Amino acid sequence: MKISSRFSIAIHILMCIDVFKQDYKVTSEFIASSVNVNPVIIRNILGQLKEDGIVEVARGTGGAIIIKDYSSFTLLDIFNCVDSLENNTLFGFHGNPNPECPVGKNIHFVVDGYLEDSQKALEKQLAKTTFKELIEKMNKKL
Amino acid sequence: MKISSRFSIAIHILMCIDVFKQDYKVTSEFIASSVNVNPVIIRNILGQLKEDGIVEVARGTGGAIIIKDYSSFTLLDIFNCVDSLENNTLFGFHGNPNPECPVGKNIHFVVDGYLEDSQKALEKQLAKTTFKELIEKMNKKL
DNA sequence: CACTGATGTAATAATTGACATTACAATAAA
DNA sequence: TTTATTGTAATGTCAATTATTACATCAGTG
Repeated sequence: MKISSRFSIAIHILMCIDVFKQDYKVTSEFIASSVNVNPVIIRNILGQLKEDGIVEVARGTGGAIIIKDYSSFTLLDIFNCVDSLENNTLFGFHGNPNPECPVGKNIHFVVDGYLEDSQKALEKQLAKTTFKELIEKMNKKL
Repeated sequence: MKISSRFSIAIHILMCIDVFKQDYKVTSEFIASSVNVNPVIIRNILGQLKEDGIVEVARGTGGAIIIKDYSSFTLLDIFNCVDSLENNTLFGFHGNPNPECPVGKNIHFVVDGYLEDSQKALEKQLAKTTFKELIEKMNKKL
């Protein structure tokens, strides 16, 4: 089991937009050839990034730009933006524990809090890295 | 996307074994009726818990017991035991970023470390809760 | 104003993984 | 030998992910 690659693709998209913004019109086709997936995938994810006010996409004329300040959003924002989780819940849980059984009746009460804490630890760490940091690391490498 | 319910089922199984150990022979069928899934699912997960030395399962005669000290294993051990993740990697990554593109070529270098750190934060939190704690919380509730 | 190159989105298919279920050989005690 | 149970293979079903085709919509340009 894995978190969908929509997340890594979203990161890749944003980096492409920034890196090539001077020299190219960064279209879904252009990005798709760097990510190596179908342009429609890129358009869908760009659509979500747009809904969250991270990018602006030029309909008709084409091309995308980042409109949010680079230090004001993090990996967590990107992660949440592309709906990486259903119901914002990381851990799946078997559907119908038997309520006639003392364990089945109370398993959620006992376990849920620990799972939530663990998910929060993940989110907290994701929130530590701003997009600015990512871009700086990329630029240093280039 | 969610982490498989195998994890929550494994926790449920272990709690059943402990709670009913005095009064019943805790078979896969017995556990299955509390978890509300097919007994074969229980047997498979019990098999993994056995491989990791957490339980012992009596073949032929039937029934499972916990053989590992309750304070010596944590939610993380259970999580890893049931192969909740493929390749021990939480985050999926799109398969073939274009190596001709500067972004595609370096995206892994830039991003991987942050994703690993986030996964580690999750694991660290899971490792904080021992099975002993879980059982105590359950017993208090009963 | 028609043309061109994009985006937005729906529809469909292919692939994969999760979970359920049936079946049965192997086992261990009574 | 009988009985209850485990271990495991085989099969089926369902949902989610990703890929792909198609096309209406849009916004500049000649």
